[in-house]
Parts: sequence; C-alpha cells; structure tokens
Amino acid sequence: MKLTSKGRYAVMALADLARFNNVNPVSLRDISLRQGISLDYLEQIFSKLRKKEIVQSIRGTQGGYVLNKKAKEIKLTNIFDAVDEKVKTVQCKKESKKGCNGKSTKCLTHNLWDELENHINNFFEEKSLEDLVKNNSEKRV
Amino acid sequence: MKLTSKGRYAVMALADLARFNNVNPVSLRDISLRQGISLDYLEQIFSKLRKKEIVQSIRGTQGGYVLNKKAKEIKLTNIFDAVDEKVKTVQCKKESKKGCNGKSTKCLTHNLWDELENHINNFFEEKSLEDLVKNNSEKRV
DNA sequence: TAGATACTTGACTATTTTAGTCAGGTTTAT
DNA sequence: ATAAACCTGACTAAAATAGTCAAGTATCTA
Ligand code: FES
Ligand code: FES
Repeated sequence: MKLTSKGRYAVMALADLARFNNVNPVSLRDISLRQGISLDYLEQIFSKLRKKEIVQSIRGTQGGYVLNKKAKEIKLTNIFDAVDEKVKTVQCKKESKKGCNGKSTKCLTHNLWDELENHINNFFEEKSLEDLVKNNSEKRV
Repeated sequence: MKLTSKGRYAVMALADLARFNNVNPVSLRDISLRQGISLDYLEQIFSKLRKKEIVQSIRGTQGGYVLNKKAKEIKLTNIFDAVDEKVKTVQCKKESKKGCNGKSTKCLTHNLWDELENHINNFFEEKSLEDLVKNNSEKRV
C-alpha cells in the first residue's frame, strides 16, 4: 500500500501554506520552489483544493492562495478527500451484498479489510494541519 | 492508498488454508475455486510464501500446501512481507539524511508520514491468521 | 494602459505498476 | 503409466500515476 505523490504533495503544500499564512497570499511559485514540486502539478492540486473550499485564491500580481478555514479545522481527511486520494482495501462494492470475485457472499477476509480501512481513516480524521505545523515548530525550538 | 490484489489474495488464500488445515494438504486448485483467484496467480504467491517458510508444499498427487507454523504465529506482517506488499508513505530514503525532492533536510511532513507508516504497520503486526479464522467462525455461530 | 505576475482549465503523454497469462517443466501417489 | 499437483520464468495488457503542455483570464503596479 502506498501513498501517492498527489496526496503527499497536497499535504506538503498546505503545510507550507499554513506556515506562511499570515498577511499575504502565498503563490504556487513559492511553494513550488520551497517544496520542490512541479508548478503545473501544484496547479492541478490547488484547483481541487479550491473547489472543496479548503483554500481561497486571489488572482493577479501579488496574488496566491490562503487557507479558507483555520488550520485546526482542516483535517487530513478533508485534504485527501479533496484531491481524491482515497483509502481502498477491497474491490467489492461496499453497498452490494456480493463479495469480491463475484461471490454471492462476502469473503472470509472482508471484515479485516474493513477494519483496516477504518484504522487508517481514523488517523486521517485525527490529524489537522495545525498539528502538523505546531509539531514542526516545536521540534525546531 | 490502496491494498493490492496480491496482498489481499495472499491473506485470503492463507485464511482459506488455515480453515481447512486439518489432515490433508490443501491444493491451490481448491483455493482457486473457493476464493475465485486465478490458479496461475496463486502459484506465484505461494512460491513466495513457501520461500519465507510460511507454508510447506507437498508435491505429487494429493499434494498441496500446509501451514508451516501455528495460525496464531502468522501475523499479517509476515504475509505481506513475504509477498512484497509493503507500506510506503514516502519517496525519500529512510537512512539518508536527505529529504524528498532532493532537499538537504527532511520536509515539514516527513514525521507525519513516518507516523502513518507505523500506524498501519501496527495493525498488521497485531493481526494473526488465527484472529481471522476465529473471528469468522464466531460470526457464523 | 502596458506588462508582468499569478491563477485557470483541459488535454495530452511517458512511465511504472499491477494483475495477471502462458509455456514448459518436475515430483509423486495410485 | 498417468494424472494431479507443485515449480519456474518470461511475457503482456491494462490501469494508474505523475506529470507536461498549451492557451487562456484576472489583477496589480509602474
Ligand atoms: S473483500 Fe469484500 S468480499 Fe472479499
Ligand atoms: S517525505 Fe521525507 S523528506 Fe519529505
């Protein structure tokens, strides 16, 4: 199981943004340079973040992005959800009573994968952007 | 983040095996039919499981596979490890002091991904094959 | 008001990974 | 002998990933 770059970059970029989220909007160009992420790719990512109202955009010179909520209120879940990074442990449809591989009932291991999915999602629901930034500045002290 | 079929199948197949692990070895053909997994693919998977001494093979007619340890002693970690299903949340090398994207230090979010990786691995270290089979027969009662 | 900066959008593509298949073995019980 | 079952390695189609590229639009500042 691996985390995709898109998800990782989204969080990295927002952490960067949260850290510089004071007076001025932060341009993607700056984030791109600081975090070493392709500008074009960042644009794709931020387009999604904006649509889910996690960030707000300010166009024109001196423009950029700002957080649309308090860092405390932005959970990793929200970020991953926005960029379609989802945790998926099974192939079988959740709603359907059918199991994987076309079986008529759920397989032996189905519950396990459900548990796993919850276990991982719990982590994402607990962590907020604030935790990230705070944790990091504590370390620096 | 998603779980690959290889990992899922390995656990499914071993759960099946554990359940029928009484007198006779279990043939891959049977597992293939019961679980709806391609026989050829199962062979690849069991080759790895055997090399890591999770199962033992018995060749010839009436042959098949048996568990090489008690179900209680086979953790998901061991299974995933055997089939190279690994949890990977970062690109940067663990040992290296360098960060992702060629930076000279670890990035803002590196600790987070480390935590995530541990969080997931903990789950795999706790669960054993026995849990799986027991859990399931309890449900059946 | 010209120009630069920065956001916006959608299409396109190379690479990698996944999820197998296929072909040809070898071993052993009956 | 023969059939059942394991064993091995090479191959491949399809999907997912990680971007790139092109052509805009909006807004600030000189
Ligand atoms: S994973 Fe859901 S039925 Fe097998
Ligand atoms: S993830 Fe390890 S340095 Fe960025």
